[in-house]
Amino acid sequence: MVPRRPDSGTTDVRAAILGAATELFKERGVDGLSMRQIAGEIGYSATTIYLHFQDKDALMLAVCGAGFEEFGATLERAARQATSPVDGIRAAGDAYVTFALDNPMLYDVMFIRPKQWALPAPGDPESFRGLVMLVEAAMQAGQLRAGDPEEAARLLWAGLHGNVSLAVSFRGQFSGFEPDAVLSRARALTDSLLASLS
Amino acid sequence: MVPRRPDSGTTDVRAAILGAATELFKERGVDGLSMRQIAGEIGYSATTIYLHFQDKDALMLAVCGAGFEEFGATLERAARQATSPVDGIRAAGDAYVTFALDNPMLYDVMFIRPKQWALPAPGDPESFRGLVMLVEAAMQAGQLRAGDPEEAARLLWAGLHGNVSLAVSFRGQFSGFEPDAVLSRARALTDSLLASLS
DNA sequence: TGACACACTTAACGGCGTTAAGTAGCGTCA
DNA sequence: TGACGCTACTTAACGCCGTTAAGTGTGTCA
Repeated sequence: MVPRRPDSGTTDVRAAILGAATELFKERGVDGLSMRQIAGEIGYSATTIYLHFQDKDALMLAVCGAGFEEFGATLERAARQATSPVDGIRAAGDAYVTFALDNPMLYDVMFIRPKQWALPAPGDPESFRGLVMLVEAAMQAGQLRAGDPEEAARLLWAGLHGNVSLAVSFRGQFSGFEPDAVLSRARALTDSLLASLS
Repeated sequence: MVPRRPDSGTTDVRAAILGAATELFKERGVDGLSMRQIAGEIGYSATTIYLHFQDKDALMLAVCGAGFEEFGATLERAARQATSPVDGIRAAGDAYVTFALDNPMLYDVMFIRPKQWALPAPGDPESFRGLVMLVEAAMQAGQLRAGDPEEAARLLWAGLHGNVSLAVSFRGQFSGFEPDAVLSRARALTDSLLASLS
């Protein structure tokens, strides 16, 4: 009852590994999946993976890399489509929450239990720079009171992250953290902070 | 060079295990410590632990139990010593942040990657009830606008948790999350939320 | 003296990530 | 044709992990 290998010809084993690993990652997260499981899923032995990836970290980075970039791009797009810096902050906040709730395992490795291998990704410091720049723009446009844009960005980020991370970490175990509730709470938090920063 | 056992007489092996486990837990966290390490630390074999604790989860609960209770008691004390419900919210918030930063591994198992075994502890839903009651009191005293006290409590909690959990998860890797900065940011967040709730 | 219980040990199981060594099949070239 | 070597894969193994089963030595009590 061993699963068959994807039909051959120009079979790309690397792609098969990535596919199986991605599926398992989305279901179980980085600590809930093993090299032997991934390999078994596509009918290879675990050591075959090491012919294509240096180690589990490298494989996980390959699995998450596209997601990291998509995350950054989603935030950027949301901010760019807005009609003012403060609107951009709100739009990016919405996108942040939505993306995190849609990709909980990805959010987990980026921000909840950040992994070494996930740090070179655009998820972490780079997206934060984007938020800082939005805040700076809002200050220059007079929409927010002049002040330390980094600190203001940290306030906004902390608000979003707290809300989202509780939702992700306690999925289904804690009432009041259903996706809709989380999104509207994030908006309330952001509004409150923007009000006190303006 | 095997470590000596604690001197005998009425040696309490259980206490020795708990001591070693607690020390390792504080340093390395729950996933960074092994049954063999704990046992080695006090000169016993790993299986001896199973004569005193059912499994690793039970041992970890025993290690953290006192901390869970201390956490709840600290919040309660802070709130009780305040002179008004809103002051109580602020004081409990300060206590929450300080306790979390002082006990990062404990905070980790309670709220960042909540473990099954940590749920029966007072850390999680019970402390939240306390916050809800504070908010209710503040609403009845007219310090906060009437509304859903649970949702207001979730807002406040999310703000605190976001700030604290980023500090704990990214310890030293991210600037702006030094203890002092985290505490003052938590106050700013709480103030902002209280303002928008009043 | 012998039976039993207690406190502890070693050996082992199946899992993990990872490395070393082996093997089957193929293309090439004498 | 047959020996070589390369490629792609395998099995075996290492040292970890949590956990269980079985063995061992010592003290007590009849």
